[in-house]
Amino acid sequence: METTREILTIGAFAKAAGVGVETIRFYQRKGLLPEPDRPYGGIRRYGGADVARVKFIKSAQRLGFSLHEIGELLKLEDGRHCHETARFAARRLADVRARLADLARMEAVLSKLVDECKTQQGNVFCPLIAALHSS
Amino acid sequence: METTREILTIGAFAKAAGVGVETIRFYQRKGLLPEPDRPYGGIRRYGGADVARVKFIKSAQRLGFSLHEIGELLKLEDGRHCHETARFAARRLADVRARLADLARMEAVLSKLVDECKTQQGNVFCPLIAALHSS
DNA sequence: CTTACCTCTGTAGTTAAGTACGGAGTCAAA
DNA sequence: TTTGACTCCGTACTTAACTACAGAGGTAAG
Repeated sequence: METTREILTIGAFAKAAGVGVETIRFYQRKGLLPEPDRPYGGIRRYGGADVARVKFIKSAQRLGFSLHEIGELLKLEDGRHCHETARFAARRLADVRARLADLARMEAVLSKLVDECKTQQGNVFCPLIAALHSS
Repeated sequence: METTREILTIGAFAKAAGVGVETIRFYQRKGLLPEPDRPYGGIRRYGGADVARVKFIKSAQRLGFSLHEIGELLKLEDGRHCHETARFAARRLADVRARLADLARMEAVLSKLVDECKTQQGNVFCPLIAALHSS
């Protein structure tokens, strides 16, 4: 993970991170991204670390963390709060596991039913809804 | 799944389904619940089938379906669209599997790191953030 | 029959996570 | 030096899924 110097304008930064310009500003307002200094003139520059940070936010989001939670995580980022970070992560781990179980159940139900439906062509009764009802 | 007759007022219904009264009304407006007839006077009554329906909505929601998608599913509920329902479910199954993979990765990362953090008490470096960055 | 609590409709407010826009200023190329 | 694209800031709009509330009417216990 090499640290490119601050060379990107907000537009290029947003593109590199795979989000819109407005999303960057939104994250800045929310304190998820630091407001960078601007080297005279008014236009801010961003670097590789910023891109990584946004990508981190996005992957954490895909994993079900809210922006608020991601903010908590990022606040601990200086590396000086390992214990605290770990406790936070442990709490989230429980969530993740619960959700994992739910999804696994869902997976089973869906795949079984897609199958049954396929093989029951013409049958008036569709087992999908019934099965979901009992989940 | 026994079909209790329509005896519940909206308050009792909501409580039985584990949601608020306003949520029931909201679902009715959204077409997720049928607006029940009212036996003269104006006060509607609900039964066990309604409770089941709301519980179904809630569990589908926990599994990541949006209310809109749940609506689609419920529209097919008459059992006459098995093929269609199955195709819909198959599409969702792909989603579910992707999310499952994400979560599994997250589970691995988190549990490993919670562990590492625990055993590295006092170390200045916290591996959690670093690892999340590379996920 | 009164009182307290419920239900009715309809409208409005809330939170999360953006997304859009107006009216500036800035910068780099022609 | 002018043009066109980009950036700045602030405010306002959007969508999903509720949640709250006002003001009216129904219902059941005492």
